[in-house]
Amino acid sequence: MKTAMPDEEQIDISTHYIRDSIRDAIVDRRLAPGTKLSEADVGALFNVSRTLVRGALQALSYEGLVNVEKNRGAFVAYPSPEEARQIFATRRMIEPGILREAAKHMGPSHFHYLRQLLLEEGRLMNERGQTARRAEIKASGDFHLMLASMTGNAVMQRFMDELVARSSLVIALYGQSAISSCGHQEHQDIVTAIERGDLNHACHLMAHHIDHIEADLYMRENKGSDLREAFRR
Amino acid sequence: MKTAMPDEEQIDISTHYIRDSIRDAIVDRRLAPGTKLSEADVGALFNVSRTLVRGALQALSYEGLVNVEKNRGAFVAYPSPEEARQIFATRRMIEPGILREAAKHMGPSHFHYLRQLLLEEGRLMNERGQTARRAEIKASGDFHLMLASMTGNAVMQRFMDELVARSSLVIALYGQSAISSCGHQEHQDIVTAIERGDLNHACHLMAHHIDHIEADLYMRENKGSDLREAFRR
DNA sequence: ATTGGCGAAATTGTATACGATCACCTGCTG
DNA sequence: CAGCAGGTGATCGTATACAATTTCGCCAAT
Repeated sequence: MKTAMPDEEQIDISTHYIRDSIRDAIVDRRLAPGTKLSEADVGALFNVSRTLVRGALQALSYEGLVNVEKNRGAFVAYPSPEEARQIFATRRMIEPGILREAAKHMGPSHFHYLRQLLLEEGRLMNERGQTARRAEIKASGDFHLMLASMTGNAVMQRFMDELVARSSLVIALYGQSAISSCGHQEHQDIVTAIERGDLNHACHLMAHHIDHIEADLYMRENKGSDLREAFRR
Repeated sequence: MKTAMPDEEQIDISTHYIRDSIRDAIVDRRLAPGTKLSEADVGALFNVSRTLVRGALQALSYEGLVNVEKNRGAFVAYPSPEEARQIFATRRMIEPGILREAAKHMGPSHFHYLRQLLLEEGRLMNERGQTARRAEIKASGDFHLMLASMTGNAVMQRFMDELVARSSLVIALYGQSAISSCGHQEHQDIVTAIERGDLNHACHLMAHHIDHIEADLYMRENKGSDLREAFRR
C-alpha cells in the first residue's frame, strides 16, 4: 500500500520551487542587488544539479530580477537609475488603466478586503524591527497587486507582478528607508475615491502616489563600483 | 592565420537564435496553434542538443507563445477566447498610456517615420497573395510597436512585444481574414490626431481601434476538440 | 464493438561529463 | 617596481546519458 502522505518533508524540488525561493529572497531583500548567484552554489543549496538552477535563473532573468552575463554568471539585478525610471514610468502608464478596470469589477466584498489589507499595512507601519519593515514593504506592494488581481485579467496581473517585484529591488537600492512608508495614507485615499465612484480623482491620486514613491528615491549613479557595468555592451 | 570571415554560413546558433526563429514562425503563422514542438525534432532541425531547445521553449512559454505541459511537451499556444479577451483588455488598459507618453517624445522625424510605415502598410493592403497578407498583418502590429518604442521605455516595449505577438496568435485563430485589415485608416487617424496635439481624441481612437480588432474576431469555443484542454489543471 | 490491462516505444525530466571561456595569480622582463 | 605573458583554477556552455513518465498498440474479456 502506498503512503499518500510522505513521512518526511517532501517538497516539490523543481525549477519552479527554486525560482520562487530566489525571487522571494530578492524581493525580501535577503539577497542584495549585485549578489552573484553561482549555479554550483545555488545547486548545492537546493541539492539539485546545475540544470535546474539554470532554468530558474533564466526564468528570473526574464522577469528582470536577475542579469545573466555570458560566461560570467548570474547576478541579482542592479537596476540603473534609468531602468528604475522606466519601471516607474511604466507603472504610471498602466496603473490608472488597471484602476478603472478593477473598479468595474469591485463589489462590497472587494472593498472590505482592501480595507483589511490597509489595516494590516498600518499595523506593520507602527511596528519596529527589520522584519516588520520588510513585511510593510511587501504589504505596500500587495495593495497594487490586489488592485491588479481585481481586474480578473491574468495577463495584466503578470505584468504587475513583475513591475512590483522590480520596484521592490529599486527601492532596496535607492530608497531612503525612513520616508518610504509615507504612501500608506495615499492608498487609503485611493480606495476611498474608488468607493465614492470618482475614478478620475482616483486615477489622479494613483499617478501622484507613484510619483511620490519615485520622488522618495535617491538615484545616485552606480555607486561608482562596478567598472564592468559601465562599459557593458 | 585565422580567417576572420568564416567560409561557410556561421550563424550564431544558440538559444536566442532558436527562440527567435520559432517566434517568427509562430507570429508569421507558419506554425499553427496547437502544433507540438518536440524537443528532439526542433533540436534536429537546428542541429543542436535538447538542452538549447528546452531553453528556447521555456523562453517562449514565458512570452505566452508556447505552452509547456509537464511530461507531455511544448505546444504552440492555443489561446482560449477568455485569454484572447484578456490580451485585448490589457492592450486597452495600456495603449492609451503609451500613446500619451510617446507623444511627449515625438518630433517631426518621428511623424515622418510613422507616415512611412503607414504608406508601406497601405501598399501591402492592396497586394494579393498570402505572403502579402502576412506582411500586412505584421506591419499592422509594427505600428503599435513603433508607438511603444517612441516612449523610449524598454520595459514597456517588452510588454507590447509580447502583447502584439500574442494578439497575432489570436487573430490567426479567430480572425475573419477578409475584414482584418480594416484598421489601416484608423492608424492614420490616430497619427493625425497626435500630430494635431489632440491626445484625448487620439486615445479615444486608439481604444476604439482595439475594440474593432477584437470585434472582428469570431471567438468560437475550443473548436470542440481538445478534451484534455478542458480538464487541464 | 467497446473497454481494460499490460508492455514496448517514444518523450520528457534531471544529472553528469567535457570542452570553452574567463578571472586570477605567478613570474619574468624592462 | 610596474607591466605584461602565460599558466592554472574556477565557472559557464553544450552535449550526452540515464531515469521517470506518458503514449500507443495489442490482445483478451465482457
